[in-house]
Order: sequence, then structure tokens, then C-alpha cells
Amino acid sequence: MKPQPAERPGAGVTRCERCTLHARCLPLGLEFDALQSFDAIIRLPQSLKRSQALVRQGEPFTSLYVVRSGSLKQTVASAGQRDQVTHFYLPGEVVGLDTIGEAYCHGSVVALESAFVCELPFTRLEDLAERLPELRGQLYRCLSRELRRDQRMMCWLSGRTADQRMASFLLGLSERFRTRGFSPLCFHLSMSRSDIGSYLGLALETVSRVLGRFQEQGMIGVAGRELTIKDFDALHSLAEGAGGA
Amino acid sequence: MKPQPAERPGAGVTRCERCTLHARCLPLGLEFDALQSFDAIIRLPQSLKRSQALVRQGEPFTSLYVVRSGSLKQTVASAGQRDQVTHFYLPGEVVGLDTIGEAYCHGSVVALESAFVCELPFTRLEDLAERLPELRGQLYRCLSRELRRDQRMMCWLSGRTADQRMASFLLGLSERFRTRGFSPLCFHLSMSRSDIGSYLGLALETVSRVLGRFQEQGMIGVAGRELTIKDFDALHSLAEGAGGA
DNA sequence: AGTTTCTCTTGATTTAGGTCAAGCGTTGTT
DNA sequence: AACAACGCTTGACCTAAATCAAGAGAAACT
Repeated sequence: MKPQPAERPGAGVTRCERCTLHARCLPLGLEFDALQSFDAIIRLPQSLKRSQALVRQGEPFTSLYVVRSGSLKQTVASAGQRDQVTHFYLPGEVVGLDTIGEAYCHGSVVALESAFVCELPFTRLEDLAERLPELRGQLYRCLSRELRRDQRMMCWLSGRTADQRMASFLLGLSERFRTRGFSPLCFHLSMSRSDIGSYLGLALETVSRVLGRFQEQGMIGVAGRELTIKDFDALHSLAEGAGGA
Repeated sequence: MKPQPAERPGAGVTRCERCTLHARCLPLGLEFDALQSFDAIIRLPQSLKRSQALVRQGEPFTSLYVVRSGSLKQTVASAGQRDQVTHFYLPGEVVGLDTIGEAYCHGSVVALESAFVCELPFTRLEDLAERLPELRGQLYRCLSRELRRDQRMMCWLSGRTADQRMASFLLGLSERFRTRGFSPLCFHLSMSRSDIGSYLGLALETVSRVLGRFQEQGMIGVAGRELTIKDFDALHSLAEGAGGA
């Protein structure tokens, strides 16, 4: 159930400089020496299987995690309410930023498929950030980028139609894949319709219908979880568009 | 139009130690010397009149602001969409956290009533935070508290009824007033129904109707913008409650 | 391979809340 | 004081999306 125990890396398997995410990850912009120090605090990538939990709601907060491969979702269980998906994490993204400064994790994070993550024990990261202004800056940037992301999300959820939310969601994913060097037009949805629905505040049936409609209209192609964006501009103007027409 | 030019404080008018918000503000936990240094970077409280802008969307980001008195709202204008209220700021709360690490402000902040704010030029604050671990910790805490707030907001907006959103909103305000030493059961809504609607993702008519209904049911009393919470528990169970019954 | 269990799709029906519209009280203006 | 402008309430109507329901595929288990 628990992620497999982390060993210290022997040679250079986990070295950041060798990592394909190097250019998109937390240590971005660190000089050679700084990068070495950063490397030194990383706990060997933990491997997670589908539906395995990385973090459980209520657990003591100890570490941030950077996704190395695979994807995860964060869910928050609130009183009497069914679980709500609040986040999807893709490679290069940081899990746990919203828990900094708190004693306990306020959501669970679960793998959507086989995944590897790098663990960054927070106290060690903090110590290091004290010495490395670059790293400090990166941390702040990540935190406030996250804030903006959430606010964008709030705007989506508030007063936008199912079509607009869905379009924004797909474009958002596309963009995230693009910046990570994957195809922005053809990708795999690692989350279920139900997860998407929970995230977007829609019933899973609605998600299914909207995707179907988008496909009919020739804007996308969907086959199960394989998605192709066929008319980027149409999606874009739908997402931005005031009304929807 | 612009807030009145800030002068350096002469005597001790703006001194944090004398401020009633002292116990709830950013410099919380700073020792005497540290507090002095913090004080020194504050630009004299700016005074804002109702509907006057403190920050305009797109402006270069330079400072954080702490609300000293009054209240403000943040609005974000997105393409072709009507403005959306994303935030209300009460005394002791920090404006601008979501812009740290960005060059430009991504929303406007406007006074809802006469207000005073303390300006904290960010580069100076950052320098100071480098020397004061306590302050650094406070900053992180504020950032991640903000993240959690936004996530809670996302949960509200997604799949909750108008009644539940409204109940949560009122309880949230109540709590914020309480921690600031104001009455948690009887307070003034400085924002319009329309602002509340925008914030909660509801039509202003719905806001009005829900408040009316709550009053009928004896949970609250409303007269214009004066609000009294009469049945805290009922509101609470409505906000938390799975269905609504 | 066969069975069970998810996940997804599609249809029928219901409903919460949006939109449109009218009227009233307050506040601020000349 | 009179008027205009805004903010709020209330009613009637309508639509987007939720819910309920059934069935088809796909994946996981034995």
C-alpha cells in the first residue's frame, strides 16, 4: 500500500542534470554547485502503481514531491460531501505546495497510472532555499503560479457553461503537455470521465456528452481516453467566447 | 484617481506595535528589532475612497498591501467575459500574494468602502525576509493559506447548491470577522449583491432570493447590507450538509 | 476463457438557477 | 426639492445540466 521505501541514489540515476524535465522543474536556473546540493536532498524516486496513494488526507506534512513520470490527482474529502478532485499533476509539477506551512495534508494524492515522483523533504528544502536565492525565487514562483491557476479555475467554475469548462480544460492540458515536450494535439487522458467531472463541477454524464458533441462538431477526436484536438481555434474561441457561439 | 502619495511616517502613527491588527498581521511573531525593520519598509497607509482602485489589472507588480481598515475586492477581467470577483479583502489580509513572482498584476483591486492600506514594496520585503526567518515563514504560511482558501472556494463552486454556497460564504465572513475581533454574528456586508453573486458564481437575483429565504427560515436577519446570523448551527449544517436537508 | 466489475455512452425526465422584466427604496446630484 | 442613477426585491418563464435508468465495452480476476 505505502510507496516503496526510498533508498539514496547510488550513482547518477536520479541526477537532475540528466533528467529530461530538467528545464521545467523546480531547480530551474540553479548553477552547477547549487544543483548538486539540490540533488543531494532528493529522496530516490518513489514508484507508484495506479490508484496507489502518495499522500493521504490528514497525514503529517513532510515533503514536497515532483512528478517525474505518470500523473496523479488530488482529492479532498469534505464533511458529508463526496470526494472532490482538486488537481491533476503532470510530470514536472509539484505536489504539496498548498500544504507548506501546515502540519497536516489537507487532501489525498493518488496515482492515475504508474508514476515516479522525487521526494523533497521540506525542512531540508527550506534550509537549502535559505542559502540559494535562485531556489527561493523558484519556490515563490511556483506558489504564486499555483495561486493563479486556482483563480483561473474559480473563474471557470463560476458562470461558465459545461462546453466552456471542457474546452478550457482540454486546452489547459494541451498547453501543459506542450511545455513538457509532448504532443499538444494528441494525448492520453489518464483520468476517468468521473474525475474530470468532479474537477470541472459537472456530472460524469455531462462530460461524456460534451466530449461526444465536440467530436460530432469535428473539434476533437475521442476514442476512450485517447484524445486528438482537431480544431484548436474553434476550441479556443469556445473557451474564451462570451456566449458560446 | 491614484491613491494619495505616500509619505514616510513621521512619529509612530503607523507603528505595527501600536496597530490593533498586530496580532493578526504579517509581522506576527517578529521580535522587537525585527519588527522595527519591518516597520521601516512600510509606506505610509494609503487612503482609498469607495470604488477607488488600489491596483489595476496589467500594471507592473511592485508591492504587497495589508488592509488596515475597510475592505476591498479583487476583480479579474477575462477575454469577452464580464468581470469576475475573485476575492474580498478584510483588515489584516494581504493583497497581492497571487502576483508574487509575476511582472504584472493579473487583477484589479478596488475599495468597497473607505479604506486604509499599508504598502510593502516587494523587493524590500524580500530582502528583509532573507534576513528574518520568522518573516519568511509567515510569508510562506500566507501563500499556502491562500492556496487552501482558493481550493475551498473551488469546492464550493463545484457541485454545491446556491444555498450551500451562500451559507458557506456567510460563515466564512463570520469567521473572518471573529478572528479580527469584530462580532461574528452581526456585521455589515460591504459588497453588493452583485459582487457576492459574481464571487459565488450566482446571479444577483439568486443571491437576493437566497438571503430572503434564509431570513424567512429564521436563520439570518438581513436589512440591506446589515446582516445578523440568528441560527449559526442551521447555517453550518446547511453549508456542510450532503444534500441540503 | 469466462465472469465480474468498472467505465463509458445514450436516452428520458426533472429541477435549480439563469434570464428577462417591472417596480421600489436609497443615495447622491444639480 | 426634484431628478437621476443605482441597488435591491419579486415574479414569470426558460434552459442547461443534474438525476435516473439501462445497456454496451473494456479491463481485471480466477
